[in-house]
Amino acid sequence: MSLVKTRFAPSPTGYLHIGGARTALFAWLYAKSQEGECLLRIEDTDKERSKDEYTREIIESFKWLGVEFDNKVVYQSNNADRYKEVIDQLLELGSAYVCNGEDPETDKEYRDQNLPRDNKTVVRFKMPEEGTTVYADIVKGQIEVANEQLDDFIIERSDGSATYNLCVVVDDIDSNISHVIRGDDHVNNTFKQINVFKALNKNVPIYGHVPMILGEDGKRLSKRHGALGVREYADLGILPEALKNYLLRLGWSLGDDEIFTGDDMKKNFQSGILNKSPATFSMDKLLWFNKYYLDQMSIDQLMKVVALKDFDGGEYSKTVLETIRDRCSTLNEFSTNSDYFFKDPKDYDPSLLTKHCKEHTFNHLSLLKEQLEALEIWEQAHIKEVIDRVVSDLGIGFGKIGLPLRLALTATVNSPSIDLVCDILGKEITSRRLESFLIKIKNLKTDQ
RNA sequence: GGCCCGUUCGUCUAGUGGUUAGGACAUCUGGUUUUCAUCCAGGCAACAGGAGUUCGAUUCUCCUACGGGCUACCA
Repeated sequence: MSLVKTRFAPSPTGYLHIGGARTALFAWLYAKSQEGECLLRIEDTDKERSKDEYTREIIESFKWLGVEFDNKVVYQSNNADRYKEVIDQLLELGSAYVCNGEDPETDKEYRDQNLPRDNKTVVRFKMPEEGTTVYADIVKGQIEVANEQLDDFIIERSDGSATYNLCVVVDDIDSNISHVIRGDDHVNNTFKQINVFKALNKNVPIYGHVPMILGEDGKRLSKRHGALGVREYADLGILPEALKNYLLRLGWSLGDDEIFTGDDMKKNFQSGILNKSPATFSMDKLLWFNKYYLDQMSIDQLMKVVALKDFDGGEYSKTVLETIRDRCSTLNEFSTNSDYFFKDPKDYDPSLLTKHCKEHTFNHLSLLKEQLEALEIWEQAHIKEVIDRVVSDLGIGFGKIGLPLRLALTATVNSPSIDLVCDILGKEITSRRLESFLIKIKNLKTDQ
């Protein structure tokens, strides 16, 4: 049985965006699910637009995602001589010809003229003029086009460099690529490439063209169209396994299943179905996956991925993590939602202050503070008792005092149970924050 | 314009020549909750349109509409 070998071939003219990442994921899974190999090939023949920093970024992004390519990274810029060799060969075979690089129709007159090559001429590939070019696409099914639709495309520029459609074929031959899994923006190139393989008398690989991803506005997702780089999702606090799972489900499915871990993917990829139509990206669903994977983690695992200096692995930080994890669906939210457990609030939102601090709030809170400070055993249940007692003694609703208390301690009105927060914070800190909050709202009152 | 490809709830999708067309996200309504979130229960919601083929089409064929791609000495 021959080895399944695929490749992902980005051009380093920008960061790796999620569309590319998904295409790569499919190419990689296709190979990995059959114990094959997948190569990374950097198509950097466009010297103007290619940048090393993008190459590094792309490699980093895959590392983060957990897509591991086999063998060494191939750089097309290293293969110029080889391309030249193949172009010469094509010329010798009579499958290509030198011409002036005008439009394809007028250039066609040079098909059999054997024009000398110089620094003004280009080389075109001789496309068959009759019949059709057909191939069976793994995802799209049989696709065919009449050869008369196909132009004699340029394979060598006037500066002597080879163009994309030639390089791809040469590299795919040289790396023994068995299956070309790529974006469906390449279907039309496929007809050109197939004919080059044939002219060279080489086996044509099997093709599979995966549909593009559309942005949330339904337009194509691209580097210039708000596509977010893989890196940016990482910065947003998305877990790599969540992004991977989401990207997989965008266009691929296996019955009603949603969750696929790395191993599940490899195991089941072949039995699933790849859709033919483009899919629209949904941040909401990505976040749902993210939350799911976050929920699966133990506290110790969470501690590692959250990776904030406050979460040092100590008992206190474990408790904090445990109490806030439900309200976090990205890594970044662990930071914003835990802030007040580590630092006294500095500023309060003025609109929250005016909303929750009314005429009697100062007195109510002062009373509560006294009662809390008198508490012997600082535990959630006892704290709750005190709050309940004050509420009923005062004959007010819980919100009248609970919300200001929450604001005082956390500077927000969304937090875990306030008695729990008091418990975790400890008596001293609770009392301290209450004290400075009281001063603040006292002044607030005199200002008015 | 030419060529290629596509079209099931708002979104990702399952599925079949005869189904109450299934699931997930979002949304809505309840429940839990001292707030927010989580969680639980339930609801709304789709076969693009038109012709055929057929006893019967969401499913097969054709046309139209719409969407996407390609049409470079970019990749």
